[in-house]
Amino acid sequence: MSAPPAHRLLARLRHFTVFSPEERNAINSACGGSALVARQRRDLIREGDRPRGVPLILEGWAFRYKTLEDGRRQIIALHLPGDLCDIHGSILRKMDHSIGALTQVRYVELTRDQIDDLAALGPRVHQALWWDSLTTAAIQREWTVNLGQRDALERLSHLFCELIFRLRAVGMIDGLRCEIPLTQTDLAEATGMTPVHVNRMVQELRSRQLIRWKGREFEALDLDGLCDVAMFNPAYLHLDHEGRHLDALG
Amino acid sequence: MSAPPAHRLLARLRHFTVFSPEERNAINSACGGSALVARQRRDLIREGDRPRGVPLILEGWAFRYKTLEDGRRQIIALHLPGDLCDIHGSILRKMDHSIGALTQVRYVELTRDQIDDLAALGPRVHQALWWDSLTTAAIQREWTVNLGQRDALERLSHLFCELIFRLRAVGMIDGLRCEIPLTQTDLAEATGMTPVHVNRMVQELRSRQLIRWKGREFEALDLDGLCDVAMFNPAYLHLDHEGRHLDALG
DNA sequence: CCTGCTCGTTCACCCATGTTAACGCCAACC
DNA sequence: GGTTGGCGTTAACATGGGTGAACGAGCAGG
Repeated sequence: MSAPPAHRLLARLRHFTVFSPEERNAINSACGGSALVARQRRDLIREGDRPRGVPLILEGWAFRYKTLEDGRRQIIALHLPGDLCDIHGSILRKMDHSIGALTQVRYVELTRDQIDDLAALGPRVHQALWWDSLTTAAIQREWTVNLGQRDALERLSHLFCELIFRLRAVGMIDGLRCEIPLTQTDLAEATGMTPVHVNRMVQELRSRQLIRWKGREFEALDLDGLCDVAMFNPAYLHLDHEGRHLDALG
Repeated sequence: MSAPPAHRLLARLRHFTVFSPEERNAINSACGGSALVARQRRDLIREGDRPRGVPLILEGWAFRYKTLEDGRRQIIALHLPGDLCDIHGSILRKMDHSIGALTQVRYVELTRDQIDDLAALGPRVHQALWWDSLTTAAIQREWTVNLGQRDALERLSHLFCELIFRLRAVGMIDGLRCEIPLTQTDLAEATGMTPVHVNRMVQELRSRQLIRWKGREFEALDLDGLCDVAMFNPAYLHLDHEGRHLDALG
């Protein structure tokens, strides 16, 4: 509760660079505005809206999605605590997709000026913000690969692997256990399959002793095995720091 | 041949803002370095490389792709003349994917300093560069939707529609005719299907009198019809200027 | 003129995944 | 304590798209 507002964000950025205490303070105070709350399954921003500030997720999970005329819906991205949704998105005049709350979400909306002020703190912060949007783009590319080339079991495993690594980067995993507040229908919309087939694949991963999953409690029983099934290579997350993996940073 | 180097880039940016002659000149001279050439089907940059400058495509088509361990390959994005590949990508330490030349490609590599100098010209140029990377990200999201939700015929039609709009934005279309230097195998790798099935879908579009395509010569015989099949909505390209469509700009 | 290559085309077959529909569990609520 | 609704689960069946293989057109090179 009393964690500084940019706690998760800083945890993530730490994988790119090391900030001075002043920089950390500045980032924290920029993010210290009054938090907004989106109720579960409500939208933060809807397609067609004029973008306002940049949402920074403090607590809860959000997701971007796009709906086709005939109702089919694709989840385009998942956002965990510490994620900035679309820095500089306000340059575009209209949202071309929506952002919704998967769980209840606490967030702040950074203004364009706040972002600019942060960037003006110096090259380290400036680059860290760029790093943030570049890694977001890299994740989007990987989702493209996932949907285009992997089969159902691989796609699902890959998504689980990505979530594990991303949750670890913001300190939200306990060993190989974490909370995954997604329904199988959500997974279906994210991986381009039907809920029925997601269920089949979940069963398959369970029977191979790769995962345990009940309610929101998720555990990777064999992360290496899961990565193998998914052909998961975490390089695209760009979480290693100058070649050393973060673990080495203590 | 004697077109200014940033000709296509400026044509595209014009959809976002109107530059002063000074700004245009500055952009042109930044892009006026000696051009590099990549032979057809060679890579400009390979996965694992340290990013160098930002490639700006002057002539020819390039593509980003990623290969899985077992050889499956996904084309992640297509780049036409006037496209900047990955502004600020050099912040990341390693490329997580490759960029290859579909045709012979003439390009320049802008350095980080050149980009920074451009951005320092003023808010209009600065924002235009952001607009560029935001629309690139929007295209990537739409590809995610395409692969996740649309069936084979829709996917292929959607890609054709996108290419038509993007080629139009850089003045590379003559009515509804253009050059598409993609093989059916390329299309297969971009749309996540097999070459055989691409062929079936191409036949289908031909028999519905929606397209004509022979060699590199492509023509949309009925663009509205093609958009309908694809459920194509060009909003994500963000090519309209303050609400007016560019056509109104003359 | 033959050779070899790439690319488009077609066919027969089969499997991964979609579809539709039930059913059961559990928690929220009256 | 019954009712409702969301979610996971299962089953039977249908189909879109993958697979593997063959063939031909066009073109570059010797």
